[in-house]
Amino acid sequence: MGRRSDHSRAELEAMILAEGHAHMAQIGFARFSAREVAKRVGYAVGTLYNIFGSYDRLIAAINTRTFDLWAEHLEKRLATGSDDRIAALVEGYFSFASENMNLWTAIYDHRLPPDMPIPGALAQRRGALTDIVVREVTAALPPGARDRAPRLARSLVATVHGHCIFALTGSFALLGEDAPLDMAIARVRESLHAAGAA
Amino acid sequence: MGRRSDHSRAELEAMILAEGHAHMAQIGFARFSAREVAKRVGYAVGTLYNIFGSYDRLIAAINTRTFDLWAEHLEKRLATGSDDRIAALVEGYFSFASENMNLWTAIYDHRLPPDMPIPGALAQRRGALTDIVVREVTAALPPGARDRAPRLARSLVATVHGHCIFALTGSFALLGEDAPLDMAIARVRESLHAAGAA
DNA sequence: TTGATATATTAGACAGTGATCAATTTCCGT
DNA sequence: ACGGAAATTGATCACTGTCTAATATATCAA
Repeated sequence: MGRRSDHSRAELEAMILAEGHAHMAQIGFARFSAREVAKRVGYAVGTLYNIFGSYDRLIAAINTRTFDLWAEHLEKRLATGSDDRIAALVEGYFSFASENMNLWTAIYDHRLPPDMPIPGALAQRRGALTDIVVREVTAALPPGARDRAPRLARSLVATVHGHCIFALTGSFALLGEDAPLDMAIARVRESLHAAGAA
Repeated sequence: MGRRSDHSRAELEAMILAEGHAHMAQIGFARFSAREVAKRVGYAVGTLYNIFGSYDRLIAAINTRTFDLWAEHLEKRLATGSDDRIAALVEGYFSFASENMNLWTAIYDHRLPPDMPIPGALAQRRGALTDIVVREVTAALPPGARDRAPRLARSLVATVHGHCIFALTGSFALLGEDAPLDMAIARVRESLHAAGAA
């Protein structure tokens, strides 16, 4: 076979990404299969490799798409007009993760080989999520403390992440914790308060 | 072949666990191979299955051993007589993880199938780590607040965990954070202070 | 229109994986 | 000494990611 031109390169990339994302949502990172995605798209595996270069880059692309959806999810929650934007943020973090468990955990299950850094374009899209948090944390702090917002925001993302992953993978349940979200919000409040927030 | 009695069942289990643990440390969760472990031990794969029952249970056993070492590591750090036991604890969490990256990440990379809960004996050994933290948090709180220690301790473990995993997998580096340990300690201090600690 | 070149696409092969099973060998109690 | 039970094995199955050689198609020059 040769160039079929049933689909342009861009179309193919979009199809593979869409099917790959759906497959990841269905089956999860551990059982994800590039061959299965190829089958669903109707092309041979080699075509995936031709377009994405490697398994790792395909997964990285899929996960970056998940970041996009996640950021979108957060903005929607914030837009509902809650008076407590920080709580809405933490709740949005948790709800996206639990509503899209396979997709969300895949983000952290996947590790690129140490010699292969994530492509800049993907890294930038992923950064959008942190940007949202930085923006909200900045707004929550008093004017004099706002220069500390970026570092604090990143740290609070880590705090919430820890609670979220323990909640989803059962660590908390095993330890008898039944309200991980409340705990996460409490920790975030304490740190914001220590930084001068009301 | 049949019963070789080169080794007793207990000896075999110990050998497989030792080699499995070493292999995990070397190669990491993603490339771990039960067959490779079998080869190193000098038995067929079936023997591993005979003893551990499934791949998942072998991994669970290996990871539980890592928990044992981790708890031991924490106690050692605490025993050095630092005046700031909380900082020593967080530092011990981080240093074990970074000195045993493959082993440590394997703990969180592995997920048992939802229908198969972790065996009680293993869960108990894993709990020892949390017990240490609960003990130290209790000691750090004023007498009147000590009943809140267990929940707070679990939550602080999650906080530190989030920082640790972001540090090790490069999320923090990507966002420009260069002192994740300091951040983690700061967050923990804030929460302890909010709970009434000095 | 033809022919040559470059590219896309594929099937197939390779070296692995976890899982399972029947066959075999050894052990243990009688 | 013997029979039943348990352990160990090699073989097999259905997969996986990765790579390569062959081939079919498109593109462009003459």
